[in-house]
Amino acid sequence: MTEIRLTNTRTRKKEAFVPIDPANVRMYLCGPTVYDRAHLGNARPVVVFDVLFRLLRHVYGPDHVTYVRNFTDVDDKINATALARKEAGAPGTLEELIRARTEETIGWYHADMDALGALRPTQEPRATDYIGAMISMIADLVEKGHAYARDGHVLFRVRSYTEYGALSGRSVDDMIAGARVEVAPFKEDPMDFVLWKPSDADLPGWDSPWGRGRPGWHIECSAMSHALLGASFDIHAGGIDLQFPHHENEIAQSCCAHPEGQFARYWLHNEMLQVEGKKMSKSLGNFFTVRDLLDRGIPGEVIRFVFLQTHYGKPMDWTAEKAAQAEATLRKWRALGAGIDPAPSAAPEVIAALCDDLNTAGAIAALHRIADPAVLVASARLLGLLEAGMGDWAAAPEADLSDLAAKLADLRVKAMDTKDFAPVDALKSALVAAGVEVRMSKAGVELLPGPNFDAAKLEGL
RNA sequence: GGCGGGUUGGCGGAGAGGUUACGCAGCGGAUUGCAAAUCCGUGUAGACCGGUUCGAUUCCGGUACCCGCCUCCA
Repeated sequence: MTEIRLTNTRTRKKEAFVPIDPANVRMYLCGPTVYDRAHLGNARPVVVFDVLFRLLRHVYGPDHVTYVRNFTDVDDKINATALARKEAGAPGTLEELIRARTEETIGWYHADMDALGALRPTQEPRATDYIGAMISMIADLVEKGHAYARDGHVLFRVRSYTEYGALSGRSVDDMIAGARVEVAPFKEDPMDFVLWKPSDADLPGWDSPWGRGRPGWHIECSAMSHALLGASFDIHAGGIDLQFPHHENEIAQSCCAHPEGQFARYWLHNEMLQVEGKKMSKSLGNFFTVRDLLDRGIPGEVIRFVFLQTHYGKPMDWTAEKAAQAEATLRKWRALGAGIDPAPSAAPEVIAALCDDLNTAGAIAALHRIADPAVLVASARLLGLLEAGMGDWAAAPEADLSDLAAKLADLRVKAMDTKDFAPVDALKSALVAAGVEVRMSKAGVELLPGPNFDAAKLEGL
């Protein structure tokens, strides 16, 4: 059995990956809050852990991996959008408008992530479908003394979980010293976080033992991962910015509610995507969406390639230059592999690189060294590149240039005699300006439409 | 203030305690009427200062700078 090694944030070490049950390897990735188009930063964990999903399927078999990625469809930004639509006169109840907004956003998300070549997870639970499970879990935490109700809120009692802070390497006292926590009168301790909060008439809400309200953000991942993957599962992944407080809180909730389980055994965190050296973030306002790039003509496969050129554990700067280089490389490889059946298996160097903590940059380096196109295609596909369904963008434009080729050849033959090459060069320049690649050799003239081919510029030649 | 990550040749970016990373660009050559494409060849890299070692860019310690988390965020 191929050994996969992964950097486990929980232990801060690169460890051999040993699944609880090789017949059902289980992975959970924190998914998007569906209030708007996914920005480019949202796409990094999707692509990175898609490669992990593919690798796990390769090693354990396609039917032996369960990959869960949630949709957070309870969120104040969604509520705000729906409320704004309602106030603008949109028909339907607030709940219906919220549903419509999240349905719309999920559709966008799927389209955008599909364009990046990400496989759909095995399951994509929506938070609103698990409210009952969350309420039960919260009630259980209250029962066990790990949570308390105050004024319609339910709060997790951080001091009741001695391991709190282990994942992110901080202590409760240090964090309080940092004094960046929301102080609220109903909290026993400033670090306590919300499991349930009351909803007024303008907000979506569900009936609960604590009145009509809605869940806090962290509880959904604990409830859904437990429902779909059990009290112990293999991998929990997400962006490094979720390490604290989101994942810390998930661990606290899950381990206190299900002390019989271990929750997630391997924690994987990807570093942030940057743009011009800064993190892409909503508060900085420097973010753009995946759709923005796709609309600008940058193929999803190119975005994917750029992502995978940097190890997931390092910050990655998005630049136009990288995209251009990636596009050139992919064009070359696609031309090389056109019409070729992939080899039965990927190159061992590529598999070895991926098994070494998902070294996608190393894997791409190995791809450059593969001489056999069939092996190249098979190996690239393990990374989700050179897939059959993604390559239309790289196909040469259809054009019949045989008349022009004949004309150029004729001019050239004449020029050989007269030694006046000006007419040949004039036609050649015009062709190049129209995006045609001109190849002249002793054997003859060949014209190939290139990436920037523009048939309109050929008129009159 | 607390916690964490980073710093490699013109650019991007890996691995390995001692031998060419790789890609792109550049340069030289083959080829071409000239080019393009292709092929061949080509790099004075490892932030700084110490330490361990026969030997460190690779391990350890410190310094500087950059970045992230601690607040919605992937």
